[in-house]
Amino acid sequence: MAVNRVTSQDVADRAGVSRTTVSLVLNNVPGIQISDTTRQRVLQAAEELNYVPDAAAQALASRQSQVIGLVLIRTPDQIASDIFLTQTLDGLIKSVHKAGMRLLIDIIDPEHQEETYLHLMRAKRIDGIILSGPRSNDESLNALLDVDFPTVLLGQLPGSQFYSVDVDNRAAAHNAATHLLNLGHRRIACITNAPLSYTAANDRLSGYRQALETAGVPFDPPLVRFAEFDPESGYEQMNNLLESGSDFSAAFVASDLVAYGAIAATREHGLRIPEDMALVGLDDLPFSRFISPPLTTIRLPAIELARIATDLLFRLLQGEQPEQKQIILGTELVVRDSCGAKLHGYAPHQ
Amino acid sequence: MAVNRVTSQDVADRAGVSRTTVSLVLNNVPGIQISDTTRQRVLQAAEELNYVPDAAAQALASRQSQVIGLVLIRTPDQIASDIFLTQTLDGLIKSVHKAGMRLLIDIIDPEHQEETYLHLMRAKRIDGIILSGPRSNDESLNALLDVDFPTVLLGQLPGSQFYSVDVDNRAAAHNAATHLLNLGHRRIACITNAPLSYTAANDRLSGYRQALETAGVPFDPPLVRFAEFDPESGYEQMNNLLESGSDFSAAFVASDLVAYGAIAATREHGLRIPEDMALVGLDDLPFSRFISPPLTTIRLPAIELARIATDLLFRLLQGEQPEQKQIILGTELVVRDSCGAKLHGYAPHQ
DNA sequence: CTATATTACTAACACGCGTTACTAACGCGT
DNA sequence: ACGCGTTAGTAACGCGTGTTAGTAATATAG
Repeated sequence: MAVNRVTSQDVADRAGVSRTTVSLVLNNVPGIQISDTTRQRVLQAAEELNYVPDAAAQALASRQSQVIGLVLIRTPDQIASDIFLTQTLDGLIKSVHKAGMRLLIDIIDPEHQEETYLHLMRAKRIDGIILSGPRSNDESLNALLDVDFPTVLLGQLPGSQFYSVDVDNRAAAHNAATHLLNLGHRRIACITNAPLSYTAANDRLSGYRQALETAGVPFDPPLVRFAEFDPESGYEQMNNLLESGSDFSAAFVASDLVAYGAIAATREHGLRIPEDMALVGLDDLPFSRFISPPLTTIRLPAIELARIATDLLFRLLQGEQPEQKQIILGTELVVRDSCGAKLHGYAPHQ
Repeated sequence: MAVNRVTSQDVADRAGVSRTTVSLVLNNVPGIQISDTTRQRVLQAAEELNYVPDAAAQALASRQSQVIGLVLIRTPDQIASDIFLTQTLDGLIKSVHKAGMRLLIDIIDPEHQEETYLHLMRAKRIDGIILSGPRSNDESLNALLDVDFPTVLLGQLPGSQFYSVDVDNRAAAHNAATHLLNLGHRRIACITNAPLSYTAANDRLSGYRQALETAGVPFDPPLVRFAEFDPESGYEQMNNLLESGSDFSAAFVASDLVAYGAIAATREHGLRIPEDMALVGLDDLPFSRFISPPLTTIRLPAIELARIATDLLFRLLQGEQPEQKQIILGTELVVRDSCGAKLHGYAPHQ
């Protein structure tokens, strides 16, 4: 029973109607009158034949692919340990399913072929796009704006006309650093989550600086190091920091993943966490509460972020034009053991 | 310059040839003679107009969507912390890109709507499918076999006719348990990675049993607990185990992620790792070497797995019929600190 | 110089569906 | 009987491409 091409014509034949009628019934075209009996006959015929419309033909005729694209702009190394991605995917797929659409995923290396997503658009393979990790120096982005292609950024592009959804990175970092300041620390190092060309990294660093400033603590550039997404880089940068001879009693690490590496490095230097070195991360990855010591961090609403982005995109697809272009979600401090707050009897929660 | 539908007709007009010629040139149809000058003319026209073929029209005409589907059969809870997924994705997308194709991703809940992937197939939205986490009680799978749809399983389905790529779970677990046995442990608990309805979980448990048997150590059912993919469940099961009063000095945890939770629970019971409790995981996730203590585990070639699966699928798509239907990849013990080997001066490596 | 093969292309159909414009039948009031 | 609105349905075109069968021009063979 292999090659069993069931077309709408087959359904029409079986129901004794025209192909047009089949299309009208199955698509539930509004404002069209079809008698209930034939309607039922068509539905039953389709059911019996196990009819599934050809996606390509539908797309060609209707000019809608019913697919949205998730484009991740990452270097290959980042992707393998990007748990944030799985959370995004989780939220995304649920929303996409709810809308009866599909998700095409693509990962592109920022160094090469920056325009693959333009291809997806031009080939009309996707109806809309969710772009994660947009870079400000990516000129292909303008092409999206030019043709008014439904686009939602996951992340920010300051000053651009794109719709975007992001967390308040600055506030999150500010929160983390302030927490350490409140615990009495004055020499607080900072390890970024990524190079500063990433706006998120930049914002987090600036939130950290701002917190110091507010507290009247001088910003000391040698206490800042730049990691690159993964634990390895965190491990290196913390080693680097500890061996630099700088004096500091705490560190804000702008990514949980990077913090894992930093913790390992700190341990290897014979320092106890939090007694000798207080640490605060940022992300609240699913395992951050299980590592040792449980990591104090800032929780990002990852899944919600994806949900909101998708829902926003769907509104764009339906022709709406939401006036709020940039949506910024709040974050939340999660106090665990790595910051030492519990030792001081401060915020003895969770 | 918004709606700029560039069709092959436009290219043909500009190059002064027929649409057919354009198609022949652009698709590099073999065995067809086109003079070099017109060929260049067509290519240049296409370039100048920035022509990108309509994917839907191509798919309709050629009966190939140039898209392969990655279908993950998971419960929603699993997905958010599934780092293995990101590694899979990494390997997958690279291979897919190399073949000039795209990847459609879908996550389906094993409880509901098991047949969404059949929809993808019937709608001809995808040319082939990579199915991760196949369940033996999924009857929809037969439909794939019936129509001979290009399919590769990521995981195993014993006794089925599917092409599949998997790691040798039994051997991996055997290896892990044997390592603990060699270190002198005789009372070794086991926390599975998942319920036994998952063949991988079943295989791992049986590898563990087999290792005990080989060593002449009796299998003690009360020492076995069943986790469910995430650290939370590992935390619970280890607590459960420790509070059961059972006597054991080591545990094989059949998933690194689950092991993270188990470590936390062990710590909270005031036990030192590895001195009071030796632990070995399985997966070698990217951060397992950074947690504390660095986790001794079994490395699975995740990215390679995905690569091989994709390459196998491409061979199927090209009509080949590789005779080896089941590919099993080997694993490797990675000795770190959690097992205590280094304390004993055993395998003082890495 | 004619018959045939080769080269370089094109006309026309097919893919399966959405959709517009149109028709046939019917009811209803006058 | 006629006109008119409404209901129920259909014929036919278009979406943009791949591909087969065919043609005109040129080269080759006899």
